[in-house]
Amino acid sequence: MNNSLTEENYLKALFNIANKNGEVNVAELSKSLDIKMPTVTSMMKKLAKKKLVYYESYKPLRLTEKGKREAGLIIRKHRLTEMFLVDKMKLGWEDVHDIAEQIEHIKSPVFFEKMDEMLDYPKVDPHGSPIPDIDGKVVLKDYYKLSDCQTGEVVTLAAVINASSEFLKFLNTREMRLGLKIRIKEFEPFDKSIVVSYGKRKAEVLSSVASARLLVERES
Amino acid sequence: MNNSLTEENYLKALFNIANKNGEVNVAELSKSLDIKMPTVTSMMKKLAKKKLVYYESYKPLRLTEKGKREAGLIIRKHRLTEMFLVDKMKLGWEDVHDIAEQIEHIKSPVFFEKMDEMLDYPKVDPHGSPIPDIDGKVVLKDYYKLSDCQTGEVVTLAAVINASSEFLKFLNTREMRLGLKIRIKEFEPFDKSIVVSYGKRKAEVLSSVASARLLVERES
DNA sequence: GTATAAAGTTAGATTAATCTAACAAAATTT
DNA sequence: AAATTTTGTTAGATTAATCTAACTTTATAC
Repeated sequence: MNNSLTEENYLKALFNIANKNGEVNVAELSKSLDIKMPTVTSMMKKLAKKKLVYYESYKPLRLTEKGKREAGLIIRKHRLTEMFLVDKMKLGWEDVHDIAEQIEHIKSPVFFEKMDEMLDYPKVDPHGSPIPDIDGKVVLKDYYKLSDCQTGEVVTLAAVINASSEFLKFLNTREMRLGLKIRIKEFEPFDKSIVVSYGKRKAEVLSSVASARLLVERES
Repeated sequence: MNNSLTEENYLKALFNIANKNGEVNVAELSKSLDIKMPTVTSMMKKLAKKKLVYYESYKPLRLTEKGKREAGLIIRKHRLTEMFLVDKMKLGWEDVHDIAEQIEHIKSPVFFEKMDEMLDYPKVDPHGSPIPDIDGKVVLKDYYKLSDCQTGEVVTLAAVINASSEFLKFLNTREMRLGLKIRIKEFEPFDKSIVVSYGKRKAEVLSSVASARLLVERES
């Protein structure tokens, strides 16, 4: 639990990329961090010595339990910070990522405990991503992609996948926020775009690219 | 204005040590940063290339105007952060230095502007040190050391010199805070200790070591 | 005013994190 | 299954920031 800023960034990336089986390629990591493959390989050997990742030549990378915990705690700090910046400091949800990216490396348990307390122990960040608990564990909710829902369904916007600043600004101009109730009015088979209504907007068109990045909760 | 974390720490130390004439020795800097002299020398050459310090072999070090500005802006971020941590996050004035030491390096103008706004543009930090303005300029008030005041005087506690956690805890247990009105009741020539009264405390003894670290405002 | 001490510099080594070039293994294509 | 592409590794160089050892300059003491 005393890793360099650089090591923390590798852990975080491993945690974030880890798909289904939790396996990650050197190439993926390299691309995601914008660091050349040989550098990634040598860092993996280093993290393996610290028992944070399992590393074997030519095999996929995997975080150890220790690695998962430490990565989870960094992401916890990142997401708590994003929530703090939006809720307490009134920054836009499209502006908080880069700041949180820096503050997540602050070493000070009290500081983040205080944040957590002031926010009344939030479970998700401003983009709907779950905040790992104090042991670094994440509970994943089973949301659906809006693009996978059926015509006629009424759903609630719960999270944004790959919440880039550009996409969030796109949502802002359409007055879309988390918690919003959305009715699916039409589905266009040709390009898989959909027409939805919500709030005062009666017929908003969303491309498949956009709707595949919106996660929703179906009516209970 | 794009310096490494390390460079920022040198600039800050130079700014803080700079006494009367603004000159600083390599030895002082070395001691203050706990970095050996040869390392300091080579960093000074580097900062000189960046036009942040004037450097000539065997001569005292001096910040350039550019160096002063950039150092002032880092200290501005440090002190704004301390104020934010105390005022908005309810941390004790003895606990904020180490956190601010990390947050001062965050690159995000908006973040600090927001802090400044939320705090209603404070002029001093929780220890009474002035917060440099947006151009990195500091206005020094002419405070007096409590140890230099006369018996009978009534003064207001305005700032703490060298606000270490230990000293601040010492003040906490004696219920001393900034803004406190203090009457000097006695002066002991032998050890230069003084007896003061304030609030409900009628006769508190302060050693010369303590009273020399308290800065006060005299009655106007 | 010489001797000693303190302050400062130079030279060269070390560590962390990165890179490029060249090679090796695994996966994919034909 | 051989050829090609993609993926991964090794070897060696580079940069920033640090160190120690040895030397030089400036300041202080007697």
